[in-house]
Amino acid sequence: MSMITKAERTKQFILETAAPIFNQKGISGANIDDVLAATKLTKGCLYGHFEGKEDLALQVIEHMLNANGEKMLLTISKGKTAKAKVFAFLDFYKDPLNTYLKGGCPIFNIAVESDDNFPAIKEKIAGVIRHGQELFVSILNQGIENGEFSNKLDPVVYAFKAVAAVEGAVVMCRAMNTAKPMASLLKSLKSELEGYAL
Amino acid sequence: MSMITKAERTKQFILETAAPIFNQKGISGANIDDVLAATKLTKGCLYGHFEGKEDLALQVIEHMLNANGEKMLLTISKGKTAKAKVFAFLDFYKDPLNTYLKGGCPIFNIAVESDDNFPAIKEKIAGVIRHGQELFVSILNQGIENGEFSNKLDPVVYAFKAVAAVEGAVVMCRAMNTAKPMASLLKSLKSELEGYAL
DNA sequence: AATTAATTATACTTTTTAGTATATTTTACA
DNA sequence: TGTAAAATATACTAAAAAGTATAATTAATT
Repeated sequence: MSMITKAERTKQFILETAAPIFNQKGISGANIDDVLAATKLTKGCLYGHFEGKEDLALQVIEHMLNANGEKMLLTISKGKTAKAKVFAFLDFYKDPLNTYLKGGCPIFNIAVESDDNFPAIKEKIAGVIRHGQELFVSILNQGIENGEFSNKLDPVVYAFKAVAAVEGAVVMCRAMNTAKPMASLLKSLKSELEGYAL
Repeated sequence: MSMITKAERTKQFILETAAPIFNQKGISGANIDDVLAATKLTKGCLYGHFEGKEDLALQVIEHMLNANGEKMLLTISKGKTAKAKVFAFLDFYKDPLNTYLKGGCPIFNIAVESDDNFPAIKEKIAGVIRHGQELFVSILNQGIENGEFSNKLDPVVYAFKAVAAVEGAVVMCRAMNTAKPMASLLKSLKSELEGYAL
């Protein structure tokens, strides 16, 4: 006797199945029939769980962002030192061609599509990015406080640079179909941080 | 009596007017009616110049990429030294909220949408990125050869890092609606390069 | 200036996709 | 095992977007 109802499980299943579709095709590119084909459900069923495409898209995006955040937190939490946490984050997309969610980083994919078209989603993404930056900065600050890093390190600048570079690299690597430049970028970002080690 | 026919001018006008639409809404999101409304032309006219939406999208993208490349080259060519050229490139997107072409960097926008969906366009983008990297690397190499930079500078690594970071920053700044982090990123990337100055 | 070719405007058809209605079957679980 | 919830099948309608046909107009060439 699971506490979770069948309906809830089905809805979750739809969200999980639709996630890679929306991540790869985008909000405008994805369509209901794609989702029906992938889930092998029928319209009646899908519209029983979601009001329409807009509602589905919104909930799929929320689901992707939550899953991404959890996975990221889990990855980072495995690092014991501040440096280890940062390195764990950097390595998150070390293989940009095989992302855990097919189609690359959902944050960036959605950011690019929503910035001119879907203001509500854009706001959500902005929050996710800001929150991630705050987390990154707090990790670096802890590293400074506990003597891992020199106080010459500017956490805000490094956090932004690292995320921008890694995310940019994901897109570039995927377009060029090679993970190679990502490897040297990560090396460079790591040694840049190690330049502030005490 | 201009050497250019009316038809050619009209086609050019369509491409220029459609560019920001495709750059903002994406290939899947943009539609023919948007282009007709913006150009104030009619279907008969548009279909006289393009086979259909696919053909239009392809030519619009080609036009955007060519225009972007020319503008970039012009910007870079204004720098006399290798350092000045690199700085000029870095400053190209210093105001990510007001890009010369509405909607951000077309290379990145198209890259994100095409990587899973439009293999032909993805290939084109890959070529543009590779070509840009080669140019960047050759500028850095010249800087090393003419004694501007130490040979400890790895041109391939720096070129990739700089482009990835700037492009990633464009997306992040646009999502968060602020150009501020871009300013400190550019400062950081510039001082990183100056660390190799002789 | 007349003729022909190029271009444009109007009105239409087709296709695609979203969304609805409802009777029927299946499944969960109390 | 009975009942209510969930899912399916079938058959629609509606809306949006793409694409076509053709008449009218405009521009180029003689």
